[in-house]
Amino acid sequence: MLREDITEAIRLAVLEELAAHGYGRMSIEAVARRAGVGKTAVYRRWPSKLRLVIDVVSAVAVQDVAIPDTGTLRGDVRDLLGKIARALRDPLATQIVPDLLAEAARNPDIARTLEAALRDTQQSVVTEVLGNAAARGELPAGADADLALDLITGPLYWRLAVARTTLPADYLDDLAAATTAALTAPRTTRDG
Amino acid sequence: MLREDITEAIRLAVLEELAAHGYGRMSIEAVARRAGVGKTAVYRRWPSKLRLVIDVVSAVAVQDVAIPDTGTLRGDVRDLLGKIARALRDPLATQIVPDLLAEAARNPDIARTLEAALRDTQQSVVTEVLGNAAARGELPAGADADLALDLITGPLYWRLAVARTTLPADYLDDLAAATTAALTAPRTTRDG
DNA sequence: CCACGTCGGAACGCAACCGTTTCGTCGTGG
DNA sequence: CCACGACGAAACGGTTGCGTTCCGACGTGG
Repeated sequence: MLREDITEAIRLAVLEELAAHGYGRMSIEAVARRAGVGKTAVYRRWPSKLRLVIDVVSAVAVQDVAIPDTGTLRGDVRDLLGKIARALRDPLATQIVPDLLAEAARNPDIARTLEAALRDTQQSVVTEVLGNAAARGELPAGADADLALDLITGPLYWRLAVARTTLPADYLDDLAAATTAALTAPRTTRDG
Repeated sequence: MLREDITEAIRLAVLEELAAHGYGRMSIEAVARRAGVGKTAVYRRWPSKLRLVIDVVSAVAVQDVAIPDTGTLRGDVRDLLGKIARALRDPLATQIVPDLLAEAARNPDIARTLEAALRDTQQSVVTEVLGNAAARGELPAGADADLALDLITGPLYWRLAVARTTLPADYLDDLAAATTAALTAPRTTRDG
């Protein structure tokens, strides 16, 4: 029977090593060292660094997002932005996510894991929020959920994970207003 | 006299190694191997991997962006989005940029280099475009250039460098329309 | 109470890379 | 035409990590 406390210590050590050195430089030896555990304990559980990381990341990322229902599109968008900002402000996430995304460009297994963890959950939430707005008449039906996700997630991700600057007061409110305007803007020629 | 053709071969090899393996896994030995060059030739030019990468990236990134002047805010935004999309579609850039951004979270030197290369040049362009729009009366004066940059760059970066999905036809047009709406949206309570 | 399996620790042989040094070759500037 | 310096190649000793194996200690389930 594998000891669960040790498994958990290894999982935590993996996250810390990922944040500190990135996937490329992360070594099993360093993970075991940080967890205060023999290398044997790690290899007894996972066959490779890739499987180890995929398992740990999957375990962390399964938190599903509650669908906001504030009664207005702008309120829902503001709610989503707040949740995304909180998630991206977690120091561990801010270090690890960009690193794994970069690694995903080379590694289909990691790409698939992140695809499932990041995009799919968000996609359904956005679709729901757009649907509610359409039902209230705030949006024409059949809005582009892919574009909407880009509009909602992109600016905040850029700001917090890429540029890494702090958020001024009212930033999220301003961004929610701007994003809502973007979502309600009429499409271009082809279907209008 | 250092031979310039060899310097150039090393620079190219660095970009290719960065794309293939990332900064963390990139080794001087592999760079020299790929360039068909002795390790000595590399160490004669740069003292460390960090300096090497910073020099190479700086050299590549100095391309300054022409400021669009189409006569409308939406036209200018569309023009910028096209340029950003073209830059982000370059396979080398798409592999290297996210990787270096992740590394920048751990390495102040790289962070500073990218800050100068990416954000500063874009910042001035956005400020100019907003100024022109304000002069035409399309925008209230004193718009938030930081927020504007996030709105313009974020969704495309998310789409092309993070989610890495292809762009549907008319995507850039739709995005330009949405982004323009976002830029012209009124701010929130504090100054309105 | 005993046997099994996990534990940490240490060592294995192997590979990659570090940054430096030495060597003989080549080509170019003075 | 000659000396200087950059060139590629090879080897240096040292470090780190790989994945595996063996060990004695511990503790828990049967």
